[in-house]
Amino acid sequence: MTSPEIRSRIVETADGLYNAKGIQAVGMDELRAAAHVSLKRLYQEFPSKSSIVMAVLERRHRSWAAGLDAQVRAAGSPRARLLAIFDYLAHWFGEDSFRGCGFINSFAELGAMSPEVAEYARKHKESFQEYVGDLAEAAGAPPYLAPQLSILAEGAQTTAAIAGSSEAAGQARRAAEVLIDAALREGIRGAA
Amino acid sequence: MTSPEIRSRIVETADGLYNAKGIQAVGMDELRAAAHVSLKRLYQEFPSKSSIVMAVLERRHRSWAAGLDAQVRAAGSPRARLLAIFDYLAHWFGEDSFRGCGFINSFAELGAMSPEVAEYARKHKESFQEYVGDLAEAAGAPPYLAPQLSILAEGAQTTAAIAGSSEAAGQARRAAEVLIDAALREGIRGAA
DNA sequence: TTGAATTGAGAACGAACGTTCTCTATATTG
DNA sequence: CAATATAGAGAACGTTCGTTCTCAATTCAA
Repeated sequence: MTSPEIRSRIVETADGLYNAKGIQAVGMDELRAAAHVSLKRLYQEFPSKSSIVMAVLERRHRSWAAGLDAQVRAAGSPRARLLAIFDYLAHWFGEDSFRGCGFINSFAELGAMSPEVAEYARKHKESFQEYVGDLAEAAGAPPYLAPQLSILAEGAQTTAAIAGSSEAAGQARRAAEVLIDAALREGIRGAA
Repeated sequence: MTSPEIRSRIVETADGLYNAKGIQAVGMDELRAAAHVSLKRLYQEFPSKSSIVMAVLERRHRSWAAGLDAQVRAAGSPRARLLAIFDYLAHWFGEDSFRGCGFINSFAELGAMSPEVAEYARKHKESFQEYVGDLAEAAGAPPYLAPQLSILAEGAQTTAAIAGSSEAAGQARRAAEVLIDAALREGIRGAA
């Protein structure tokens, strides 16, 4: 078993445990057992728990962005691409393991004491907002639309997590339709 | 110093510390020192840390709901009342101590392992949604408007917390205007 | 095959936590 | 005033955590 394989098994296992129970609730020994590695090997691959946390955040970011992008690319029109964001959320909220956005959660848990966690959460959200911004621009919408849709998506995530239901995705999607159509009317008027 | 005074000083101090550093990052001894009580007195007033956490959540709920209601009542029209929600958020986000919604944060930190924390967060959000629902109904809007505005408000909270900026309140407010006006047009058409 | 390096299993360490206990000093009450 | 209850200060306890260490087993090189 090569080092990269071990590393990714550790990070994948940590991701699942941290998501299910919270980061602080999962000790190194529990992670060691679940990932089927020795403690020695664990510390050989990662110098500390916080470095595992950062690796988990990076994994989450890549996986989330890739999943979103796949759903968006499958949509036809620029307007449908914007709405595909909320279809992705609906799919995500329906998973049994869904327990809210991992970045919001890690920010809430560690952000106050760990500048690197806070910073990474900020960058993740910023990257999402830029992504939405690109989609909105491609749809010909004015710049104010992107933050509005981003806020809707954020709100759907926390609402679904706390309520334990996925209906927020559909509600946010219908709100997004209204906002998009209003913004496109404005955008077209402004461009004319 | 009577017991209720001591209790509320403990809860108030705990609220501040938990908000600033996270619940798990604040030990009982730190709380004892900050609240200027003896450890004996602390455990005389509260049987455990988790009972203090629940008392803090209750305090947060009351204070948040009262602050929101005051802002809403100051608004004139039903439409302005709905928008006052976002003015309240703007004011809140601007406070130095703002570090996100305490219920989202405690849910993220403890919700997975503590059913009572998860349940209390759920009830707090539910009560907010009902409050928005009452305002929306008074404005003559169809029932789908309330969840849309609630989701916007939730999203503004996490966005402002993670980005460390209060601009999400204004962005959410402008989105709310669009949603409210669209819903009122629909509502009037439906009622006619 | 023999010697050196690496591994796994888990004991051990030091710190921190929530909680309880001890002891002394101060109030309270008859 | 004397006897008793109560308070504060903080030591102590048992656990858990992140991290390191020990040591026997195994792998690999020559």
